[in-house]
Amino acid sequence: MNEQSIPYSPEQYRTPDGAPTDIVVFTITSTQKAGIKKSLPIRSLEVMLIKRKKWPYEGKWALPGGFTLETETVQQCAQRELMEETGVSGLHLEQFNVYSSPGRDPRGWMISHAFFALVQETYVASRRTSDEAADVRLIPVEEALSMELAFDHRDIISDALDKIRLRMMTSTIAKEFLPERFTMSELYQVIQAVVPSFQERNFIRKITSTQSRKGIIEEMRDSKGQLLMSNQYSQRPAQLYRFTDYTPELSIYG
Amino acid sequence: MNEQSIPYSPEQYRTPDGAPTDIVVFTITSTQKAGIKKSLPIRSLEVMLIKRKKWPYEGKWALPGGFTLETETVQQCAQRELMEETGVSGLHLEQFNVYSSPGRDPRGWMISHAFFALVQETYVASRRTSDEAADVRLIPVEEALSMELAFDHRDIISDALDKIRLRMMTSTIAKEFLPERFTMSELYQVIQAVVPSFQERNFIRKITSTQSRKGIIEEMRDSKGQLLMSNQYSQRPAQLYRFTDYTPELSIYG
DNA sequence: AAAATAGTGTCTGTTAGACATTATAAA
DNA sequence: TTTATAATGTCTAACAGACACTATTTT
Repeated sequence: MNEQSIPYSPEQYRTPDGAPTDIVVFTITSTQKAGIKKSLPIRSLEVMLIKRKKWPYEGKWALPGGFTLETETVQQCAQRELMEETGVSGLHLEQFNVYSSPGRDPRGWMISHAFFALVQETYVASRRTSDEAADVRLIPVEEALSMELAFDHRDIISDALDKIRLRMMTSTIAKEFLPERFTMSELYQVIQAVVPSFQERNFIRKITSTQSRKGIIEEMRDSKGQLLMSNQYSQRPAQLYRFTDYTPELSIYG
Repeated sequence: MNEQSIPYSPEQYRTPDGAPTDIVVFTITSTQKAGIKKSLPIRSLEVMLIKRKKWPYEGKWALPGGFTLETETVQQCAQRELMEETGVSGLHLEQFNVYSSPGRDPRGWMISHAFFALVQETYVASRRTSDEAADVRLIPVEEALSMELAFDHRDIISDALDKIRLRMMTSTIAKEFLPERFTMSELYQVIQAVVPSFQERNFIRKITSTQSRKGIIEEMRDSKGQLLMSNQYSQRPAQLYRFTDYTPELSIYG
C-alpha cells in the first residue's frame, strides 16, 4: 500500500485520543422493614459508581469504564472494563448513547460510548475495588443525580434513567431485575422502583387474564401439576410466575 | 501539564484512526399511476446512497458520511458531511447505533456512528454530486439491501430499517414523511410504506374517535371554522388533519 | 353509469377502570 | 383477633374487530 493508491492516511488528520466506554449498572436493592417478618421489602433503584484513583477527577465518584482496544468492539470493551474495575462480569449490556462534545474530557479528544445494564443485587455482590477504583458502591439514583460526579457522568446517568424507564414500560426488561420465579407483587414493586409514577389497580388481572397480554408471563407448576406458591413476602402465599419469550408489539395506531 | 501530574497520555496508547459517521436518509417517493388522474400514488421507501469516488470501495454505492473533527460532536459531523457530500441540509438526524468491529474499515481502526433521518421527497430534491460522490441517488430499501455496498453499510441500513419500523409504530415520526396537512389515506400509506405488514381496517375511526388516541392528530379548519378538505388524491374530497405535539405513552402492563 | 376513494352504521365480544369484597396464613 | 398481603366479584363505559353500507366527486 503506497501513498498514491491510498488517498486516505490517518497521519494527515487529527484523530481521537481514545474511544472510552462508560457503564451504568442499575440494580434494585431490597431492604426488609424492621420488626416485621413477613412483609414486602422496600426496593430502591441504585447505580454502581466507583471512586476514582487517578487524574482526572481523582477522588470523585464516576461511572466504571475505560478505553477501547484496537482488537475489540466497544461492547467487548465495556464488558472487560466492568470486570477489571469492579470485578463484575457476565451482564447484558446495551449501548444507548454517544457523548462527543468537544472538551468533555480533560485528557483530550474522547468520544465516549455509554452502556446500561439491569441486574439483580446478587450479580453485583462480587464487586470489589481495583487499580482504578478506590471504592465501588451502589448509590440510590436520585442521590447519584444530586452528586458532583466526574466528567459528564451525571448527564449520562440521567439519560440512562430516561431510557430504562421507557424500556421498563414497553418491554420485558423487568425480568433482568427479577429471579426466574417471582410473584405479582415483586414484579409490581420492581416496575415501581424504576417508574415511581406507575400505578395499575387491576395489575394482576390485566397481566394474567387480558387476552392480548397474558402471553407475557406464565404460571409455574410442579411435576404434579400443582401451582407453585411463595410466602416469602406475605402471610397468604402468592402464586409464582415467570416471563415467557413473548413481548407484545405496541402501536399508537391501534 | 507535565508527565508526572498526568498519568494519562494518549501517546502511550494506540488510538483510533478516526470517528466517522454514516447517515441513512430515508424518504418516501410518490409515483402517480399512469392513465388515472385522481388516485392514490404508489409510495416507496427509499434510501439515499452515494457512489464513491475514492479508495476504499471506489465506484461502490455507500452511505453518505465522513470523519468527525476535533471541534464538533458526532451529530454536527453527520449534518456537515451530509451537506458536503450530497448538498442536503437541515434534517433531523437521530443517532441509533455504533459500529466498531475490528477490521470493518480498510483505512484503519474506525468506530463509526450511524444516524438516520426521515424526510419528505422535497427535502432531498436539492441533492447533487460532490468531490466525494460521483452520483447521489434514491434507491428502494429492499433493492439497497440486496446490493453489494461499501463497508458494512448493508448491516447499517438493515439496523436502521428495524429501528424506524419500531419508531413508526410507537411514535409520531410518520410526520417527518408528511406535509403539515395530510389526509388519513396519506398517513395510512406512509405507515404501510415503512411497515408493509401494517393493516388496520378501522383506521380512521380509531385515530379520530378513540379517547386514548385522538389527541395524536387534530382536524384542520379555515378562518370561518369550515373543515379543510383535499381532493388531490381522490374523487370525493378527504378531510385534512395535522399532528399535535402529543404522543401517547405506551405500556405492555396496561 | 362506472370508477375511485372517503367515511358511517351496526353488531358482538373484550377490556379498562373503579371499588368492594373475600381468602389465607402469620403475628 | 388483628394484620398484612393475595386474589376475586361486580358494575359501567369504552374499545376492538369484522363487515356491510352509504357518500361524494371525477371520468
